[in-house]
Amino acid sequence: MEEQSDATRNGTSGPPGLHELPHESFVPVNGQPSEAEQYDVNQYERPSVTVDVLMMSLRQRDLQTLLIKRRSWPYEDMWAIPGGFINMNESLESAAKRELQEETGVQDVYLEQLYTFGDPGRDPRTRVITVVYFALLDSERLQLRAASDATEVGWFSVYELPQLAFDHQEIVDYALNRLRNKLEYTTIAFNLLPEQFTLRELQRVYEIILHKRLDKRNFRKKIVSTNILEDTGAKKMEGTHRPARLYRFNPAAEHKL
Amino acid sequence: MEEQSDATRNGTSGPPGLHELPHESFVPVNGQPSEAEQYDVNQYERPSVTVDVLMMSLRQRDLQTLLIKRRSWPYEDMWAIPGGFINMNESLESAAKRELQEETGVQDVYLEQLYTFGDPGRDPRTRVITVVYFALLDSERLQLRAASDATEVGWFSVYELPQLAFDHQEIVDYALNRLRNKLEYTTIAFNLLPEQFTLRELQRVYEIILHKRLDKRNFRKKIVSTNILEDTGAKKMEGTHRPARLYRFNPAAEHKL
DNA sequence: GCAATAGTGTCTATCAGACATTATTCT
DNA sequence: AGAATAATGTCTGATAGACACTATTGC
Repeated sequence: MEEQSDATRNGTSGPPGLHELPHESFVPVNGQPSEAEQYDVNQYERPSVTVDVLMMSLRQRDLQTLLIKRRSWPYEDMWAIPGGFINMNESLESAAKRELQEETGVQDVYLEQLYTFGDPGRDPRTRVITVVYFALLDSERLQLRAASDATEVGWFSVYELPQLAFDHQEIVDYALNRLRNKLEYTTIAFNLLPEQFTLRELQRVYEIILHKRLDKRNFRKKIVSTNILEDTGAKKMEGTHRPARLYRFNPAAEHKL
Repeated sequence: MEEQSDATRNGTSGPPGLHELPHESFVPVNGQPSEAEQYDVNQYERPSVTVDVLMMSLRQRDLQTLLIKRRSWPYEDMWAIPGGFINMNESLESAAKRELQEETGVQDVYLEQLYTFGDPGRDPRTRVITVVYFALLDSERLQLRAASDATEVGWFSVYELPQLAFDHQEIVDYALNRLRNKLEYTTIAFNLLPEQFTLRELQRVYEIILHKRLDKRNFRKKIVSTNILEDTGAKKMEGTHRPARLYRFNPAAEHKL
């Protein structure tokens, strides 16, 4: 931290503060033309910016995340969270959606910005700052596209991950934490279920993510009391036992958990 | 979003995914030397990355934030959140600390990453992605450095801000939201108070941030029950009335609110 | 009738919120 | 005595968690 302060005081090694830059310091890209342009912002070294997308879904009664296998240095043959460079004309969220689309073919899923990781040294090739997004996919729609790409991809239990490249384990930990917290006070869980589901299935979502057993009666009481569920009238029969009611999430009833 | 997908399919306009790049694609900066380096990552256009720091403090019984006045296009003469380019060898957090130090001379304050803003048009000069940090300063230490810099800086009530440059109003809104939420379930509020404080002062912090009156008895009951306060034995006498006990925050008692 | 899961209610402890009076200091 | 703020407790309604039995289906 002290080195950086020095670098800043030294006018030649670091750029001045952006918001203090005089008018002439920039070549406007899509703004009005400026009077003088003696100063090119490109003379400064810039980090690379990537957008990674941590996708999570419930598969085989497990919370799983999609990883891709690296085929080159660094971290050759290790698994990593999918991501890519940001294009100059797309928003961060668009880049995340693009990545999501490329890897899974799925659109319109739950997506939120998770955190930005940018330690120098996290990528040995060059300075890479990664804005990480976090997506939740419902298991049903996901079945469609199994293995499609040339690159090796796979779904892994977040509880039994292989060794991950870069600081990606830290990212998964961060995401899992966020997911668990949001589970308690938002309706985020519904993004992991198909449109219709039983209360038992919803409970299972909570149990898998929180990684603990929940009491059936208390759980149902709590969910039902919020009025966020709509009885579809339909029932789901599987196995040799009493069929379960199918519900649908009603986002209109914005009664928080 | 659709344009970006096109751009991606068009091999010449966008870079390949970072994590899929073959080994030879990079000039290692501080890694092992690679066998072949026909590919220079610098050929791709890169966004600028800045780190902005939204500083908040309690001043004059008000929640205020530090802004600097812009002196050039764009948004000339408007107020903005302080920030600057990131140096290639410093972490995001180090950059935020550097900015904090430059603007206020203060160190060791509460600092957390808030969010990353990166819409393509948010700065008309060039593509700028800003990682925003959020700092809380205690009012007492802050008195020391009043007006020091050449650039015009000022503290403004978050509730009566002037028109802000760029998307900075959105950033303030986001920060205020985060602060309010964290107030309820963390001990973040103590960062806005000096080492010793009265319960009334603590209550005032909550009232100012939540922007509503709180019941004195309920507030004290709740705080005291968490055991996060330590009675210093000292009292604070001001005005012609009964003096108030001075407390100190005890971080050891990690009893969440 | 057996296996298997769906569906349901009560009691208790804890917490949040409404609410008014006494205590201490200075002038 | 009066002004000003500190300090304190009770009641009530809501919520969370522990806990066990009946209902429906297929075989």
